[in-house]
Amino acid sequence: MLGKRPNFSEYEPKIYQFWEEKGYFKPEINPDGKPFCILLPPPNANADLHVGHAMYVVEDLLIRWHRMLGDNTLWTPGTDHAGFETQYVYEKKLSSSGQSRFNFDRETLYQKIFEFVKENSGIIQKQLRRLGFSLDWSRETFTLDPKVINLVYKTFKKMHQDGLIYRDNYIVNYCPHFGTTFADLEVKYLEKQAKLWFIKYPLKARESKIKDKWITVATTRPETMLGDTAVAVHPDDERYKNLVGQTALLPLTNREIPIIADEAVDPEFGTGAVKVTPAHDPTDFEIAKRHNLPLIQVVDFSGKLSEKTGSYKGLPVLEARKKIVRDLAKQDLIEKIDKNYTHRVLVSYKGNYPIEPMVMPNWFVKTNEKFKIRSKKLKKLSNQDEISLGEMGLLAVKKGLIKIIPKRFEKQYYQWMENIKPWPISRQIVWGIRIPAWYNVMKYPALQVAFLNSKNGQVVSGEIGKLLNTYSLSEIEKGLQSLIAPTSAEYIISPDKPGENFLPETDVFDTWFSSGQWPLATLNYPNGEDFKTFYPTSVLDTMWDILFFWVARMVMLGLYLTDDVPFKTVYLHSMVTDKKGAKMSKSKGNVINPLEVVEKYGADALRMSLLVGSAPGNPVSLSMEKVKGYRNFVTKIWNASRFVLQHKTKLKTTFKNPKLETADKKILNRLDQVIRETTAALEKFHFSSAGETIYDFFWHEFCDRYIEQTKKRLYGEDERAKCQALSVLLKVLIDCLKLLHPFMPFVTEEIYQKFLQAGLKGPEYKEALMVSPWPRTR
RNA sequence: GGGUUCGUAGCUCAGCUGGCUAGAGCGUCUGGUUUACACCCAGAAGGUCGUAGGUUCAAGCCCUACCGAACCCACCA
Repeated sequence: MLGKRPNFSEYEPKIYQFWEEKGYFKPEINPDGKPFCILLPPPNANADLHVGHAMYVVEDLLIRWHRMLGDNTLWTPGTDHAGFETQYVYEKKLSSSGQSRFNFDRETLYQKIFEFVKENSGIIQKQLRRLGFSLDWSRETFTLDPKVINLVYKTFKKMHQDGLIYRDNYIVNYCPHFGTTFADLEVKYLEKQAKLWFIKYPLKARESKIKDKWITVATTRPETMLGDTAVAVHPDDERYKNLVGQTALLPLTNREIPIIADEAVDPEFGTGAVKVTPAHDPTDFEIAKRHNLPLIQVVDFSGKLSEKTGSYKGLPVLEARKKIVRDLAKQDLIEKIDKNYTHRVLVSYKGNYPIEPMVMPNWFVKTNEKFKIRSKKLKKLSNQDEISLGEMGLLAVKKGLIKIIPKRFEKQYYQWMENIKPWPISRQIVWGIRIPAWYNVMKYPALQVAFLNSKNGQVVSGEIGKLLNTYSLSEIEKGLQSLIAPTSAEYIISPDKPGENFLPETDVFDTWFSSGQWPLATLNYPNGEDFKTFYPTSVLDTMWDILFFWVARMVMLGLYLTDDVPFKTVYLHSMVTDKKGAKMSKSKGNVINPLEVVEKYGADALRMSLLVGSAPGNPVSLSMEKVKGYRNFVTKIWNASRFVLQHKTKLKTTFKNPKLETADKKILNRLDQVIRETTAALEKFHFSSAGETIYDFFWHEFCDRYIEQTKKRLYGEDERAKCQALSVLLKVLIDCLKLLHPFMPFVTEEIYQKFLQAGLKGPEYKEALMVSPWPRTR
């Protein structure tokens, strides 16, 4: 017999265990059905789940529904190594014990982070189970599993053979504090009061027509001027038209630099003339590319002035700034200083450390250059013989192979794909999949390496050719921390060391390069049974913030490798916000921990709260009041079921084909309507309205009205009438439990099991609600 | 600067290709209820759908402008 209130904290874990032991999460449960597959976006393995992860309930909803429809259904779990994010979290742990990553060689550090991440993954698993997610745990994948690494290596090799991989010097967001580069996503701007210096660059007088003695540039970073290789003005700027093509003399060095015209210059700002420092400014880097200007690195990787700066060498950036300004002032080359200038300083998103733009060798994928198409399928898609990765991704959505919900995100997707730039895929960190390239140290004695000397624990760095006089190659290789090879250096691509005199590339792949192959890796491309059965997958569900970084990459890499899209529908679920619609963040203190909610109100209530009132691409606000409301609904379901069960057990005899009263007919008709409406809404991905429809019907029609209507008969003496009412009650109740099951799997299953125990029998009743067929209309 | 979204009851939001008297939850108010459930039931109040125009037989929904809010992308020497 059921108690007055559902004891969810007792039955929820118990029910989950029951399902798992029965093997219901595996596709083998309906092997003959048509395939339906979703891959859970792998959560970062470096932290517990937050309430946003609970939004993956839309996937469980779809999966459970399709399983009940009889589909061959697969939902795979996994975790992501999350490159820099994880290394950052781990380094914070290290620093709390007075250590840093420089205390370890790569291998040791990697192992330590690996252990940390494995521990966390276990917590994540428990959390996902607690939410009731019907994931096939036997297929769990981690993005650093050997099968993923192997695939990534193969893909890299294939892309290299197709000419899609290259190395180039590229201006990156380098953080001297962390000693690594950051992606544009990983840096942010901070507003700061700064000075704007107006510096006079003397002109080299050649033509008598030109009266000006100098050209004045405005800058916030005078210390980088030693790396200037031009002065630029806007091509339409009348003030400087006669100076374009002339030569200026760089103060302090008297180096000759050209005056050029470039669209990137804003004539409104400062003097309309800008110093061009290609090695330390992204815009200038682009200008330099367009005008073929040389690069001079004046700040080194430790944040000090380099050997190319003469007497300023070795000075930290801020000190160098002071000295240079002083020296300029002595020569009367400072026109004025704007002291109240507000500008935005680039800092790392973790820790707010200043970013120093630097030019470094990096690995790239050519996303915007065409290559030859081999597959007929792709030729048909594009109507051409050559295509770029970006175009492939664009066409897949434009031609309807992939549908994005909500549709407005398709426009954003197009914009991004149409403006796609080469994709830098290398990161200077340890935590990740190492780029499988090797350099011959005998051929390139100038390779820059840093390694941990195991004898004294000190880091030694320098050119490999010189270091080899003191240390053995194996010693260096063992303690290797970083290696920088010039872009001209030849390399061999191989997972294993190709010969005796080789040192490995130390950069690792951008996380998105490996997670971009997630559908292939999890399904065991190219020969796995899962791949053959489930690729392309049915739905990819994620939040909209990683549409470009992840979804677009999966589309491109999926098409490139398999000639087919990795999924047919992209559903962009809600961002979970607080009661007032504000983003949740630790600093605001409005973060909701999903497990706390589950403890207090049950997983079913949380699930329903996230599903109802949410629309794709829109935020969903979550409050305890809302969850409480759905906890009340769980109780309502419980008590309605308790009522039906009580009367069922009291019934002494049964009658075949009882006659129906008007109320019975009415509720059965409404049930049919509700089944149709709910199903139609689910087909259209309208989860909220599906949930509301069934909620409303169950509570206000079935409970408030129909159950009351049956009381006369149930408390009367006529056994036949009792039986009649009860058969309808049972029919409506069980169908409602089925309709509700994808939303609230625990309470519905628990009740169903109680009915089975109380003697519910018949060929239509399966051993679990979870594997019962979806209700059909009469 | 380019783009997107939102503005509907006191609060949080639904309202899908325009079509019955604009809905829900929470909150408020009135009343009820001993036998499924107070985590309940019956009922009520509360809306010129941001503003102003336009299209239409018909507009919360489509178009234009404006006001207010949020977000994304780019740039800020």
